[in-house]
Amino acid sequence: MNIGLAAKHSNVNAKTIRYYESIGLIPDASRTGNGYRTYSDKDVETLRFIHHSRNLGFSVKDVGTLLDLWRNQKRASADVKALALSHIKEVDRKIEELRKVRDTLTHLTQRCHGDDRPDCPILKGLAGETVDA
Amino acid sequence: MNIGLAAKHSNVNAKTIRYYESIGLIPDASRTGNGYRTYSDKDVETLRFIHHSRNLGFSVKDVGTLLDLWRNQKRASADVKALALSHIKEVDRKIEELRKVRDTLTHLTQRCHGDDRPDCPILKGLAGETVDA
DNA sequence: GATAAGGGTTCCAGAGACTGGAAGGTCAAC
DNA sequence: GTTGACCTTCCAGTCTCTGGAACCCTTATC
Repeated sequence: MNIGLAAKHSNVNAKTIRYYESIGLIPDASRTGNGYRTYSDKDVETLRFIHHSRNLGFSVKDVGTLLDLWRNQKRASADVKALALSHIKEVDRKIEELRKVRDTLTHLTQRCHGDDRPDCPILKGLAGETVDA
Repeated sequence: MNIGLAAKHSNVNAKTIRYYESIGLIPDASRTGNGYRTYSDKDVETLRFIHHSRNLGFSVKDVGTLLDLWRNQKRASADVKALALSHIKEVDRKIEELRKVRDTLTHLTQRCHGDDRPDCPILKGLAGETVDA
């Protein structure tokens, strides 16, 4: 199948597929006589794997590692698990950070009248002034 | 003061200060005879405002808007609040997304033995297979 | 006076992960 | 034969810095 169909079936943009090829995440696609890239069902499967991995927040580099492990029949599941656990830790860190951000923002906005007066605890907070409860 | 000291006092990297100047987030600094940029305490205050805003996840563009509002004595606090609320919404969206990601990853890793055997529910999950409880 | 350390300056390139656009070739249908 | 939907390549832009090279200025020390 052509790149457009592969894109449709895998939910990976055609442009992105070419990009993945250019950075070596996937091997160069074979070409038909007219120079068009062709993809097999197996290629689409790979693209789907990539799509899922990216959706779960793995970096493209990590996806490369996961692809290697996926293709390697002699892999140890411990290697995969280690990568996943370290990623979970990172996700947790990000969630915690965002939670703090949200709490601060909520605190500030709750104290802001939000009318046509210029007094604004949000700006004061950003400027570094303490905004009391 | 020179850029290094301004950086120290504001917690904004000297390189980043120059970058902010280059994109017009802050006005061009005045220069001493030798061509060095000079900063006043007020400039440092502005940099701190920027630092706090960026820490709370506002985009540089939004920080520009916030700076305008901050400097404008006739602003309406409603404008600031609207920006902040919309940002909170975005942060909430991200937290929710990350929580889903973490749940999926946790589900998969809990089912992975993580030993030297190749069988791995994580890879199966990424490939699209259903991984049952 | 030479030199070294520790500032500062500019400009260019790279990061990550795409995405958009221009300029053009190909193919199937009408 | 022309339209429209594909495909191709290559370059530039997004966003927010950060690193590095090559160079200048100031001050202190030998």
